[in-house]
Amino acid sequence: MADLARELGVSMTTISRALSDHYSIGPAMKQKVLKLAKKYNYQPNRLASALRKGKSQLLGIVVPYIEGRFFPSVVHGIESAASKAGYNVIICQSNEDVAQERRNLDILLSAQVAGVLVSLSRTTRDFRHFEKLRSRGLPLVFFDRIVEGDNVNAVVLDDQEGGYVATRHLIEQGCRRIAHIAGPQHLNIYKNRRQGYLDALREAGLPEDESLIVYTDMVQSQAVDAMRELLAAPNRPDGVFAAGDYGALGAQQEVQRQGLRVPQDVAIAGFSNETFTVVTEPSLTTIDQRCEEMGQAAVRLLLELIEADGRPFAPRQVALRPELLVRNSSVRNSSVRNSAVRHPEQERLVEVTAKARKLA
Amino acid sequence: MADLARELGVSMTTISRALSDHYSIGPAMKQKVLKLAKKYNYQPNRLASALRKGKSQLLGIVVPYIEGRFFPSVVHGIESAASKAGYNVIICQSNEDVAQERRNLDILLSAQVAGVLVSLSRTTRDFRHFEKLRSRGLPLVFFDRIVEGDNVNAVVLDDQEGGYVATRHLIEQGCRRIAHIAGPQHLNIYKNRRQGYLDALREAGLPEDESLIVYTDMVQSQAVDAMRELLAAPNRPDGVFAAGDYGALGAQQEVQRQGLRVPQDVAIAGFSNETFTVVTEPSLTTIDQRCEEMGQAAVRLLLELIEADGRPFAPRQVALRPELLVRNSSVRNSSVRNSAVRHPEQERLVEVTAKARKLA
DNA sequence: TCGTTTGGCACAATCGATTGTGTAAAGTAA
DNA sequence: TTACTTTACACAATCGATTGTGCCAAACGA
Repeated sequence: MADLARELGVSMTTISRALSDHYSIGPAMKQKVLKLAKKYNYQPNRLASALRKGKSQLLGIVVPYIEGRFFPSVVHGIESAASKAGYNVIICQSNEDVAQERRNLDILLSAQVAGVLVSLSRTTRDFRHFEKLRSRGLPLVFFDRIVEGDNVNAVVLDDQEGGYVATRHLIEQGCRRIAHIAGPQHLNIYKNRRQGYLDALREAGLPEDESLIVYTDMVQSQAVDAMRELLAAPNRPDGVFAAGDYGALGAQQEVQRQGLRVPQDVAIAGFSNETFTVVTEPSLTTIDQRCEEMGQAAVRLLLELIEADGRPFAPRQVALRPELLVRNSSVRNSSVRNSAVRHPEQERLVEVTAKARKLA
Repeated sequence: MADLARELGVSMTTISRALSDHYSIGPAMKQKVLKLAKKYNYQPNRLASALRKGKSQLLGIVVPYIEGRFFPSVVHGIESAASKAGYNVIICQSNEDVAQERRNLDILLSAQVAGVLVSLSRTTRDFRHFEKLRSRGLPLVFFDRIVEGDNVNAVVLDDQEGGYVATRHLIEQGCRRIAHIAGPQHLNIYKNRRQGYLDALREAGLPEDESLIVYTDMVQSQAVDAMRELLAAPNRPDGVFAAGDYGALGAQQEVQRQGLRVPQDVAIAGFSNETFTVVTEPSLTTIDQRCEEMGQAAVRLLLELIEADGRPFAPRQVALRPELLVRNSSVRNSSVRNSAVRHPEQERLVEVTAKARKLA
């Protein structure tokens, strides 16, 4: 900047204001400055700018890890949305460790980020370290693994809706005895998916039969066992909603091993849209978790908070509507089949209602 | 810092030097400062520090995208290694677009990162934008998708070795007619995997038969077609090395559809260790790409460059040794089977030789 | 022509930490 | 006691950009 100022015989003030389009600089001077800046390929020093202004163009992300299908996709969504808004992201992994999570927050604080996006580590039971952010007025948004309560800003998937939609789909395909391969019920996501399943049964007037629900850790092998158990029962199910794709996969493999056909004898739906669900034979019907949209929604919320700049802001919880991906493992009447077409109305966010708040 | 200085009745100089363990500060004073800093929960402002010192504790990453199996894992490795060394990472996606890649570099420059890790976008043919980094003395390391030449620092997987190891494994399992489902040969990775395949054949004294090589875009459907073609030939193969797991998957499905057994009739090996390779029936033998190690190796190299601090540094290319994961799709004699046990010697980096340099 | 407005720009302080240089006090040797 | 070294700390400049305030001159109205 000093060079530019010297060359044009003006002060650095003028340069700075010309570049930031300040009203007190004449258009002629602005042109000259801009041209010279381009010529010299001037790169503003963001550090200096952020130091002086007290706000950087950086957002902090704290995730348990960057692996698997879910978090990378969310991060992808976050980075895209942030970058569009002129922000960059600095990523931290907590490795499912509260202590590391705390350290990450400190680091982000000292990096003077403009806001923080957090998905909680599995071991986080105490949330005091987030108060530090709050006390410094640093905007904070949780996603997926969130702090419960309605005084936080958060974005989650509406798992209950997901369980409901998947189950209703099976019902529409003619299933009347629908089993549920459930996950650990101390985890909200699995509890909610199960509730959605029950909702759909009730709505259709089908009986809620606990013998049709098998609880697993949602790994393939346990699902195989669960399915074997279900098929051994006198009145075997004609449909299965698994609360996770690994569950659905195990179920499908066992069904086929016993010589039954999917979906004709047993229709199957999973949850999560794991990569492998498109390569199985038949491909698995599943629920997409809108990972990217979750990231984008979280960034939108965070940017609102940043723009509010400390002014009172009513905390908001957003629940994303999951998307049913109908594939071959569940389609009996070959009528409707949307492979991956997204309905426009599913793109919008669902503002939290009493039901969605329960999720949080 | 000013608060601490006031409370202790010393200058900020003393505070700063006490915190950074400067020799000219007495141990007594250091203790006092440290204690007070802890008490007030003092967080240094990294921006100010970086501004003054001219170097931040940030590393920049530019990847085509953060999705799929590969890049997230590499990023995972990068973040872990960087964080251990006291650095944080700021992530940018080029979306396979050179213009975006250029913009990302500019942003990282203006963020005053200490170094940059890059995996090229697919559309990058012109590498002048990297010269800008060089001219500013900013350390730069490429990984996976790298700039060719021996005047760059880069970390890659030894794809040729991977092709060789996979093929040799099939030979050891008794295969004598081994087909190759190849990928687009204008991409180095596929070219090298094919070369490794040929190397293994030659070493074993098996004929190189072009009719056993089918070129595809490495998608499942084309692999199915390729396999059908191979099986229709008068002298069908008894083993298949696919240059990608989607190819292996398609091949396996077609083999099974024709009533043949995997691995007894046709043994199969893939490449990439995609998530689904463990859930297929049988599970797929494949080559792991050492994603995490690649990230770690890249960071190590970058840190060396940073520490060299402008002093002459001989550019180095590192080739990681791929790891063969033997699974059920290829094991005929049930003798050896290492599911995922890593041999210690595979952990080390292989410094580039003439062969590996060809890769780059 | 005089007074007033306003457009266009410079001065200088500031953000928070770092560092070369200066200096007083304490310690050491002769 | 004198001369010299070492220890321990303060002063003040600095990194690069931003911004409140102040000033000059041209333009304007009467």
